[in-house]
Amino acid sequence: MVSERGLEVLRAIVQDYVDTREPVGSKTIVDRHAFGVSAATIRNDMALLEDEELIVAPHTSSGRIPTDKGYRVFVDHLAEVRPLTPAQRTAISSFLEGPVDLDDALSRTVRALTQLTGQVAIVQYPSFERANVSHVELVQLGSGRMLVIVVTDTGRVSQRVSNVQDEFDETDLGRMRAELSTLLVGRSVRDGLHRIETHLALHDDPTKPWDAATRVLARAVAEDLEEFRQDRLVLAGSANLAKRESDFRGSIYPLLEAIEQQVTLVRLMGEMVADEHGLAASIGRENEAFGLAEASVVTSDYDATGAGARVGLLGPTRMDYPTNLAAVRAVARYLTRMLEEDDTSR
Amino acid sequence: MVSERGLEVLRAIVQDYVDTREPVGSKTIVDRHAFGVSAATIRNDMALLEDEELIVAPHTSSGRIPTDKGYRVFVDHLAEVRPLTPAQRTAISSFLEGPVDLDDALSRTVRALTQLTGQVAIVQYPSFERANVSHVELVQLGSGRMLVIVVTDTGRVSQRVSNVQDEFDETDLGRMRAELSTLLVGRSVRDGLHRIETHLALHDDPTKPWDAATRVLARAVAEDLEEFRQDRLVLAGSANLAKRESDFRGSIYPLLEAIEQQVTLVRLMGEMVADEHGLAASIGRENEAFGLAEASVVTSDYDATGAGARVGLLGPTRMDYPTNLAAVRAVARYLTRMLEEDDTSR
DNA sequence: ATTGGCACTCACGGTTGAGGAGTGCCAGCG
DNA sequence: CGCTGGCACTCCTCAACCGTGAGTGCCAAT
Repeated sequence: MVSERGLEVLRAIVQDYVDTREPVGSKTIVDRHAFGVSAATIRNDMALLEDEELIVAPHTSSGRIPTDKGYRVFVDHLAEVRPLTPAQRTAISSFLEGPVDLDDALSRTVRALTQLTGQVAIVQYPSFERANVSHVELVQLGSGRMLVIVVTDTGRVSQRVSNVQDEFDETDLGRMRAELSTLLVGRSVRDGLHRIETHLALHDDPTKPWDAATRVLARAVAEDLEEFRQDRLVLAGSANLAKRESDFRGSIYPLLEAIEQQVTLVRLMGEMVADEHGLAASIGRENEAFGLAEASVVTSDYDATGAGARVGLLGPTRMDYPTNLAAVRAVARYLTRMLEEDDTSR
Repeated sequence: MVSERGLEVLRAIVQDYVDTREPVGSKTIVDRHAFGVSAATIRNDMALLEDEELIVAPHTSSGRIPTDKGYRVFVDHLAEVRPLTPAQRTAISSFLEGPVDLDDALSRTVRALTQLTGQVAIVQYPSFERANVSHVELVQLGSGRMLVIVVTDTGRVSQRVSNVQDEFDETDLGRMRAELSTLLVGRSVRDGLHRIETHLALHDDPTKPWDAATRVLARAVAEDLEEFRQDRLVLAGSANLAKRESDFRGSIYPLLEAIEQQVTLVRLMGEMVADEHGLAASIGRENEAFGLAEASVVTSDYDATGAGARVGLLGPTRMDYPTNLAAVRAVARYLTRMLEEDDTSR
């Protein structure tokens, strides 16, 4: 069993290792931390910690480094989330000043977060699960092209140019618009897709010209909805991976791959379980199933009122968890507040 | 002066070096290429090439590698663009089947290109320089929010949610829409921005309610136009950089940075000078001003009919130029054809 | 339970030396 | 004059070696 002091030793090891990138030995610990006991005693504790697989020695007669399990214990029991400095707070709020547009708000958020932490920052769009269609709009572009726009009540906009091969007068256009609107507005994205499908199956009579066109447009709308369905991410700071490359034993290829594909990250962030403060961390091997065994992700939920989602950071397993958890928490709070202010005007 | 055979030797060195990643010596050349002369003769040629700074020896008694200047001569005089295999052609066309939407077309193109070459693929949006505003649309979202949409005749769509703090009836809405449309439709993006500015300066009377709203909307439209102004890129395959990391002496950080910022790449691609076939290459140190001294970019112009732009590849200086040039050329042609087919329906 | 002492392990850095790839140069040859 | 074989030379690469020092595990003493 690991003693109370043993856990303190673990904390010291994690802190020093994150700090110096060097395996930390018993001597270093008594030097840098005021334990009031001798190096030999620390050594005994370290042997215990090693038995519990919380730390490991890269080779005989070298200092110890935390295992993934060790980081986990550190994050769960030992790390107090470090509050941000005033300077950091003002930095965030200066980043997030002013935007109304959801796209704008999220892209600023992600930049603030990467700038604050030097890690790869990730912001999820508000979950499609709770998004309802609030508007469907058709804009005729000429030459038989139609711009099809769908808006959800979470503020997401998706648009698509569709080729209907025909021109329409205001009456027809209004009809099609009304038809699609009654079909979708107020419905969830999932429902909407389903209703379009059944609608297409029912109205399979291509004789009336606008009916054929409506079918084409319905398909375009379905594609728009499909886009909402895949929870999209906004990312920033991927270049930072190159800086921290030595922190990843292998290549950073799988990380860049995950960043580019996004879907892996969406699933990973979706499966993480947040604590009572909305914070979550997934460490090293815990991400093995996603091909990211050498990386960690910390997230914080935002927008607790309605269709929430997460902001997160992706970085090496050896990251500064207290600081990064604080950063995602702070940014998530700012973002929540910003979206709530918006809500009052809705 | 470098002899005819000397240039052949240069070609052999470039080819072998790209192939093997090893400095190539005189012996290797006579083995792998049928020059019909002895190694000593090749050595004499190589000494000449070294005098011309076309090749260089990493250290005494090692083989030679091409200098950037050497690659330049190779690309300009020695590389015949290698035609694609039928398999590659079908791969491209299967990638590019069907899309009408410009966004769709470009994102498929970029994926085709990265899949084909294993490099970072870049596609520029059709140049804003020749883009004219074709539509301005206002969609009321409720709660004082307005979706402002601007479309250009090159097919680009930009949208933005603006907060007008008010509801409007159809008449007012039509008035504002008409006002903005007459101001912008048919004008270039640059003109449009200018006209909005002067318009804002003239109508500075905040007493009439819709006039205040129009001003807010005009600002939103201006932001939309601003977005067109920055020639945006579509990118894919940045993870490939990690695979080829050893090809870059230093870090891949500046490359990832350029990819994330985009603006560097836009300028770089803008400054490249294409040959009579629309192909261009920028090699190694030639990119020093952009912080990419160890990278090369090859591009091909597309859409020669109207608002053209470029598709390109970003990779290590030591890349397979013949194949990559062939790839960008082929993909550019497909893309041009696709957009032209589209034009006929306009 | 804690500690000082001590023998032991092993990564790290520098040195040395053999091997080998490749060069530059030169004299000879067609 | 261009080409060739020969040869001495350079210097990178690799492996072996070794001293140093950090850090450990263990133990007897407190």
